[in-house]
Amino acid sequence: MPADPKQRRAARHAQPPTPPAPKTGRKAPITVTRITDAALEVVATQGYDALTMRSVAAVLGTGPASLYAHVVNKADIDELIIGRLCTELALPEPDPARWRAQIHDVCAQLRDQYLKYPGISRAALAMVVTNLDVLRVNEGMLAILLAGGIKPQTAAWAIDALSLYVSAYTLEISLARRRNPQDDAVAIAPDERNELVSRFAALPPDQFPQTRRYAAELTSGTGHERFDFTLGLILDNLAERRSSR
Amino acid sequence: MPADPKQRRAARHAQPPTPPAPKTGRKAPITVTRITDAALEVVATQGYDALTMRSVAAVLGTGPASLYAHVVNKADIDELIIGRLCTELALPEPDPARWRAQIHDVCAQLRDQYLKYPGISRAALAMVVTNLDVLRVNEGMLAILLAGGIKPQTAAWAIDALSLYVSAYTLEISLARRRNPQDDAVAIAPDERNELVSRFAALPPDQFPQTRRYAAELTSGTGHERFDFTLGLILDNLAERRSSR
DNA sequence: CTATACAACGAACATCGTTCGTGTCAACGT
DNA sequence: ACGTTGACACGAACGATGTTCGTTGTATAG
Repeated sequence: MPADPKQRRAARHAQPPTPPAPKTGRKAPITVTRITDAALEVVATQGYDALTMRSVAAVLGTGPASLYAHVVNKADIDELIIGRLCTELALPEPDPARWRAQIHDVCAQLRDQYLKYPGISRAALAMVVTNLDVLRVNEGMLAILLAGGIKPQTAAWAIDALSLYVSAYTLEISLARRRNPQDDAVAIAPDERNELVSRFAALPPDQFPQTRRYAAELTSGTGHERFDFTLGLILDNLAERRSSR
Repeated sequence: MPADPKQRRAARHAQPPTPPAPKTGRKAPITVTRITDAALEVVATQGYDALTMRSVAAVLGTGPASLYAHVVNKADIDELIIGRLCTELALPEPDPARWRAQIHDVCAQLRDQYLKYPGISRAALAMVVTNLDVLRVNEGMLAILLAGGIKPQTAAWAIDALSLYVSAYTLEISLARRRNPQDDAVAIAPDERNELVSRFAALPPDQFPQTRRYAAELTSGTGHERFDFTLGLILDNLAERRSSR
């Protein structure tokens, strides 16, 4: 057990991290696991902006300095919570006949996890892709696409595109929800949509003819229609290129 | 001329902002334009993380408090610089025969603007879409897609997907560059790629067979190959759906 | 010439991430 | 059985951030 937390992080990046002996020390010692739990609790209840060293420490009933014995950075905490999120994902056994549905399902799981923790995708976008748990998800998606007969290069780039889109999409939704916290709906809140439409309608007609005309389309997208649409765009085309080239 | 900067922002959101009388006040008064220039200079030279109220004020040779007479927030400055970036984009006259190339070109312009100001896409991802200059770009892209015969609903959602992807892609590249600042290459730095490949190779073979086998593909993508690939995925499929449905 | 309005500023506040030095308690060696 | 050791936890503090308050200077209106 290295005392240096940097070595701990390096160890976490390496092989299976030896599910670290949950021996119940007499009175609640601070562990990396408890820090991760506390951080996720903060994000789930107050959003990612409220995730500070102090708020995490407060959940654990201590001060911020106590965390630095187990964690290098705040960035380290970000990595921990994203890793935990990825752990929760269920990766299916690749089925060549159902690769499209399987990939969509994994992306939807990731999307819902991100949405459960508002704003957390900002951490995902800023993270290094070397985390083991994240790599596990990438491996799972790669396996699905390869089983579907997609060329390795295409599959690799498609996974990158999908990951980026899921993060950006959920970030956008989380921001919109923060503006109208009362709606837990998935898409744009009705009143916010009305405000948007009226603002579009108030634009100068000579400069914004199309935006005015199609304000309804621009603000539409109930449920995850927009999400499904974009995933469909990408996946359909992967299928196209499966045999050709 | 309202004294309240909030009213100024509201005014900026409204009609053509009356190219605001560049009368050269005798000795360099602080204006919104100069603040925007200073902010962009800071981001271009030191990156988005260095964009603070104090750094902007320092470029203007004053203290942070002086900015709040012209600007509501730091978020307001973010909005200003993103708006300025969008102003620089050249929107072509829609040509039904070349809609695909035209959209690709606009996205590439946006990408290069974002890359000129490292990390600035974080501001773009966190921004409201009500800014006039941003709406102008949206209008331009919408016009191109509609001229290409694409269904309005499809066009609207595709623009959303494209914008999100460009922001996320450039953010990822900016972060990678900050890790290896000496390379101004567009893709993954050679040494970083080697490090990535070797790290992939060191993964446990039973859990990461595909990642190990296709490490080369996963880390490939010189130039903007990855970018062009994803845009192609989306655009090709738009063409598909142009006539059908 | 005086009064008024407003841009500009210095100082300060609250909060953030992070570090330093000290305490404190359990396990170990002799 | 006792003293030592060492890792862990913590309080206090530092620098930096966004933002606000009250004052100062100056240019224009009366």
